[in-house]
Amino acid sequence: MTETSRDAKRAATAQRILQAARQEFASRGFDGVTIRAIAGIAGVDPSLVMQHFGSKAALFTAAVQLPADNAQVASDHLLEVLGVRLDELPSETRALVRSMLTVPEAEASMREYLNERVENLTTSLTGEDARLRALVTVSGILGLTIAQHFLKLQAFEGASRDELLHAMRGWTAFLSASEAPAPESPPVIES
Amino acid sequence: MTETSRDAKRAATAQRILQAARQEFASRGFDGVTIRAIAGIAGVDPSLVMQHFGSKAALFTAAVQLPADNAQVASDHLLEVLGVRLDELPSETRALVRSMLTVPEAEASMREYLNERVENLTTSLTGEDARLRALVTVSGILGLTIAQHFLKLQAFEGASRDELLHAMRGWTAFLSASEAPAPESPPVIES
DNA sequence: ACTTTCGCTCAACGCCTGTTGAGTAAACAA
DNA sequence: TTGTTTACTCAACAGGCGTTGAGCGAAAGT
Repeated sequence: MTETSRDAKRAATAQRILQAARQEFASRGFDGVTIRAIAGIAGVDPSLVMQHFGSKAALFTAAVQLPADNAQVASDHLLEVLGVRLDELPSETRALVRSMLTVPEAEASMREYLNERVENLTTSLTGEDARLRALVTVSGILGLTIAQHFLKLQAFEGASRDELLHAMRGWTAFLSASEAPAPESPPVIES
Repeated sequence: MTETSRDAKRAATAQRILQAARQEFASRGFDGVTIRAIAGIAGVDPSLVMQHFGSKAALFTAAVQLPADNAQVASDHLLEVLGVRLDELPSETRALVRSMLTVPEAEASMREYLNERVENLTTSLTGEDARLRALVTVSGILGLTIAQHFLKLQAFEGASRDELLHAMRGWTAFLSASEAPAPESPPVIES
């Protein structure tokens, strides 16, 4: 850091900006973030951010780009293979998910990603309605991710990692059967 | 509409503004919407919006207030009792969900709502991990709602209402069993 | 050493935003 | 018909935003 070439220093500054951008986009969303705030965190003038990334939208695109080894979460456990993350999400992912309901580009990116996951999972399943069961599964994982990492629902507190995995394991059981036994009279639900 | 008292006309205008606000908030989110745009749709001056609702934030709060009979979706079907909506969502709901990841007030409102649903469902379930299974279920419904109505995942296209309900029925089967049979070797999933 | 390159800061522009206060014309009360 | 209330419009302000272009000082090239 003390003895670097000019190019290296510039690249390091770009990384500092990118990291600040990810942090801000992840916790406040695209519209809630100002270039001035990002520059402030990176310890840099706002105009430098433009010189590096061209525009706020381009910076967002760069900040949201997932590392290629994202799908390489090595694990023999079904849920983790499906992409369930019980630990903290990487900031790129948090930034993308945070803005997926309000920024068209993020929405498109998320749709593309999830469509691909549905198709991938479909080819691994058997049965007539494999695609729909894959859809339900992928959607469910999305819901769990949002409920845990963004809405922080109360029921997640105090639940150990193992307890969560155990509860979810039952949930994915129906994946193996093309026709899960639906109870004639559904479980007791009132009003 | 032709012969109304002054108060009635004012109330009607307020409703027109509120409806325009819901429509805009539902499709663009809080930050993406301007008071001028809402006023334009309602055919009214922007300042009148302020006179009626006080501020943009207050207008959003009013626009997002769910009708009290929201939970009264009468149906003997488990999934619909759980809140699954296969038809179009009411614009109040769309507006609230749309902003729940970017607007702290919407996030809090959504968290409160879902926390309540989890607790309600928990009391209707049996078994040790009832609360966690309720959590997984409610989260799953949230994910389905987002995937269908906001991200519009491809797999939803061409799927009939009955097919969807059938696929989801298997998904909720584990609700009745406190311990769902987890396959010793999980279903074939590659990489 | 002298010149060029360039990473970075400074100051500012133009635009759009939420919000405000004064003014107008029509509905009401007398 | 008079005077008052009021639903609504008009014009504007203050602030924050993304973005730009000129300039500075240090490193790189020769």
